[in-house]
Formats: sequence, C-alpha cells, structure tokens
Amino acid sequence: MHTQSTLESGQLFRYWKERNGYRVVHGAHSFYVDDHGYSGIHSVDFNSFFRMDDDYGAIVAAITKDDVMRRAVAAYPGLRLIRQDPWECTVSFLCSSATNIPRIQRDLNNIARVFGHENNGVHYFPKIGEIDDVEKLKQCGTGYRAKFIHAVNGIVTRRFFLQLKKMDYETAHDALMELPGIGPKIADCILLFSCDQMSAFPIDTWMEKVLVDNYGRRKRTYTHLSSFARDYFGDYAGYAQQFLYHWKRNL
DNA sequence: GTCCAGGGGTATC
DNA sequence: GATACCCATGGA
Repeated sequence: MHTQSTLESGQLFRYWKERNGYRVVHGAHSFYVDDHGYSGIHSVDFNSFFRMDDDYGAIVAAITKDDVMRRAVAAYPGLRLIRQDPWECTVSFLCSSATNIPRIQRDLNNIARVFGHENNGVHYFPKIGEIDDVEKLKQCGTGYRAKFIHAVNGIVTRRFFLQLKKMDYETAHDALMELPGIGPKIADCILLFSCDQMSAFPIDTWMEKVLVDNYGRRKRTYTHLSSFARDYFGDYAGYAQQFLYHWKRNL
C-alpha cells in the first residue's frame, strides 16, 4: 500500500503527518501508518480498514481499460480505497458540498472536538445521535450544511447502514438520497467509501472534467455520466474513480 | 471584486 | 430534463 496517495486522495479527512508517515483517527481507532508498517491498531482492523481482503492486482487489472487509466494507475501505484465507518463517512461528505478539502478537515476536527470523545489527547468522532446542536454545528464552520448534518444525525441508525451494505447498488443509492442534504454524489461517496459498494462512481467537478476531457462525454447530467462510468469500468468502477480523481487533481 | 471548491434543494421553463 | 439561483465560507 502507498500511504500518501491512499490517505491524501480525498476519501478520508482526519489524518496528520507524523514522523515518516501519518496518524489516522477514525471511528474507534487512532493509529500510526507509513509505507513500511503500522502501530496502534490490531491487524484485523488494519486489514479491514485498508481493504486488504480485496484482490488488488485483479481489481487494478480489471479497471485498466485504456491509456488514461494506465497513466492514472502508473502515477499512483498502491493507491487503495479505504473502508470507513459509515456514519463518520456520511458526516464527512455532508461537510464536503461546495467547499475544499482543507476546510472539510477543519470542520470535521471541530465536530470531533465539540461533540466527540477525548481520550489521551485524541478526539474521537461522535456517535450517531450525538451531533445534536445546530448552533454548535454552525460554530464548527459548517455553514448551511449544519441543518443537514443535524437532521441526518436524528434519522439514521446503525441498522440503516448495515442494510446499505446488503442492498443492491440502486436500492442503496435511492435509500441514501431520501436523506436531507444527500444527493447522488454524496450518496455515491458513502456507498463507495464505507458500504462496500465498489461499483459506486461519485462524480464531482473533477470527475466531470475527466469524463468530458478524457472520455469524450457530452451530456453532463449526473445519471448519464455515472451510468456510463459504471457500465464502462464494471464492478470495481469505484476504484477507477479514485485513481482518476487523484490523477486529475494532481496533473 | 470575482471565481472556485469532492453539492443539494427548489423554482421555472 | 435542463437550467438558474440560493445556500455560508474561505482561499486564490
């Protein structure tokens, strides 16, 4: 695994550079990781978090269908999808609308400090139901997103997220879009990064550029672009998306 | 001052 | 179905 491209490709937000690697704080975990190893987390949880159960070589081979993908994969060998906690992932991408990554990181750290749990100087993310004050949420810097985060905090359950993992893609996508503030893009991020829906293909402004510039797409509607990509790349389209997103942003 | 940033809701044609 | 505008905010 290549830690830099994996952690800094916009899927996870609460990490800090430490020594020669990173400290990651997510769910109930706070651990250190670099390109040579890790500490502070059990191997079972580490392997789950970085999707070591995937057949990485086979997946990369399956999605490398053209020269664009060959360039993206060659640029970031070892880039992996992360299997996140669905609730933390949901709040993360509710924070992500029409803003930038540094600000998402700032807001999530504020939310963890204000609503979460402190242990040995580490601020862990709040659990479902604990983000229960809209004004404090706005003070975290979330702006108009506060009302959505607060509403979703009062609706979802652990069971809801477990169901999303068992549903087919379309059903799970529809279920997420029933929630306030969650449209097709944020729903795809939640499914891909935390619900084992590897065919989900989130399309933000950067992925729209990729599909128009590099894949000749004309219609810029979400459903058109997303269904094209899912058909073209197949069952692991989400992995292709992560390579292309990171590649396009760093050209 | 203007534009853009891992969007979504709503009104309007 | 597409398009326009609004939502708050910060950095370029």
